[in-house]
Amino acid sequence: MKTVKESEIRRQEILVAARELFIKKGYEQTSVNDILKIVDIAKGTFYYYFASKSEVLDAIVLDIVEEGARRAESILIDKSIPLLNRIMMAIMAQVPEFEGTDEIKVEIHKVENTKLERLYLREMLKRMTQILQKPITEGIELGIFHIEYPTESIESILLLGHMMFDCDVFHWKVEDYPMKIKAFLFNVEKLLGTKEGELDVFLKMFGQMK
Amino acid sequence: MKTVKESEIRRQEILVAARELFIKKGYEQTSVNDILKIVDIAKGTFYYYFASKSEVLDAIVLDIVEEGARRAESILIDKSIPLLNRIMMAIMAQVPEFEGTDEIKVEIHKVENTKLERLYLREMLKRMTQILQKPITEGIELGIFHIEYPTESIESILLLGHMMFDCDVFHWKVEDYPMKIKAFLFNVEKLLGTKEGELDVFLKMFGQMK
DNA sequence: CTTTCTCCTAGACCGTCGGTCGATAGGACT
DNA sequence: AGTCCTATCGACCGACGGTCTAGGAGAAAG
Repeated sequence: MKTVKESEIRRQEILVAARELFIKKGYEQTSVNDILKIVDIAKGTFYYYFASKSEVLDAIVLDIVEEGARRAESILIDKSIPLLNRIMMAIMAQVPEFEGTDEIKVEIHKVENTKLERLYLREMLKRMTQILQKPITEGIELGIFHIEYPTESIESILLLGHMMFDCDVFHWKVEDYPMKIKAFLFNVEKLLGTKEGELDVFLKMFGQMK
Repeated sequence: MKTVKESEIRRQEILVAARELFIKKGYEQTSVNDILKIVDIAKGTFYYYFASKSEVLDAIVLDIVEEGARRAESILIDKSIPLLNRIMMAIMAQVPEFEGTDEIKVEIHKVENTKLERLYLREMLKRMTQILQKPITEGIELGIFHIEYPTESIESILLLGHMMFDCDVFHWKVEDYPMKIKAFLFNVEKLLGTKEGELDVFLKMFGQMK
């Protein structure tokens, strides 16, 4: 039987289903047929909306990055919070640990989902480096940060945060996390050139997440 | 027709061919048939030696990591070189830019080779963190480094080095490299807590590579 | 109400993939 | 010459990503 839906709705249905599957099972492990089963459409319909499986992945990655970017921007706008706090919160708002439904939290970085993660990382770095440019420059002017290469420092911090807390690239044990978070904040202080201990406030914020 | 070879030789033939293909074309883009064609064996023979395609990948990754580890260890042993230099050279010896044939140099990080890279990164970090543990501790005792979390600093430096110079995750333009290298060394200084400008010596060493 | 036209849907079909398996050739040893 | 084991072969399998064409739904025109 044939059911007709408005174009944009169908597209979104496919994206939603694919996103859940890609995150839960991994991109390579998800077949187009898996997606078809959930959305309840035929293969022709899928390929009417997307030229390939990887085009769906690209669209999803851009969505995820854009959601993070919007979160970051709305945090950075709020002048009632100290600049340093705003910047750190914007960075932390990129870590999927904090967002999304509970099930996805656990699964997103466990699986061999390297393709999704790499694409995400690339786009996220590009977008967030651009967003953080202005506030960091502001922080330098205010004398909060003491760095010579602001862009590269941002890149490094974003990269470290992602690789350590999203990717599980180090295979850390749960009991090691508190120390790893301390070490991370210590290193971020060095990379930003803040006063020592300036980021200690964020220890408990991180503590809550895991 | 059937040609019989000694077991270990056949295994190595497969590994060599697969390694070149995986690096040149990417893991996913290389089919088992591609490997068979080069080694000139039948599929059954391939699966007689390896249980799966990904088992070949694992073996190759371990090989590459072990080669890097051996390079690092032989550098670290040489007491005639100052400790800081030895450590930096050991880290740099992990960057594939420096090793391998010229063609591979260019291709290794270009392609969508996320699976190989992720596995490599994981194993390299594990192995190199362990190798660098002792020299870094020594450096702290000598007062060259001033850090509270040595293990995590090493992890961060190795990670940054790999992601920036191996993975091309930032899509840097060639003309940006000199500045990126400066910024990287600046940040490594911060992460190690050395005296400022202590790593300037390495600018030209890096400069040669790209 | 009927015709027409376009947008969307369906699913059979294709080539390729990673992986399996039974048959058998090669060489060493009796 | 016969036995045995190991290494080799390639036909075969199901599943995959992707193609193609036939045709149904629904709005617009008569």
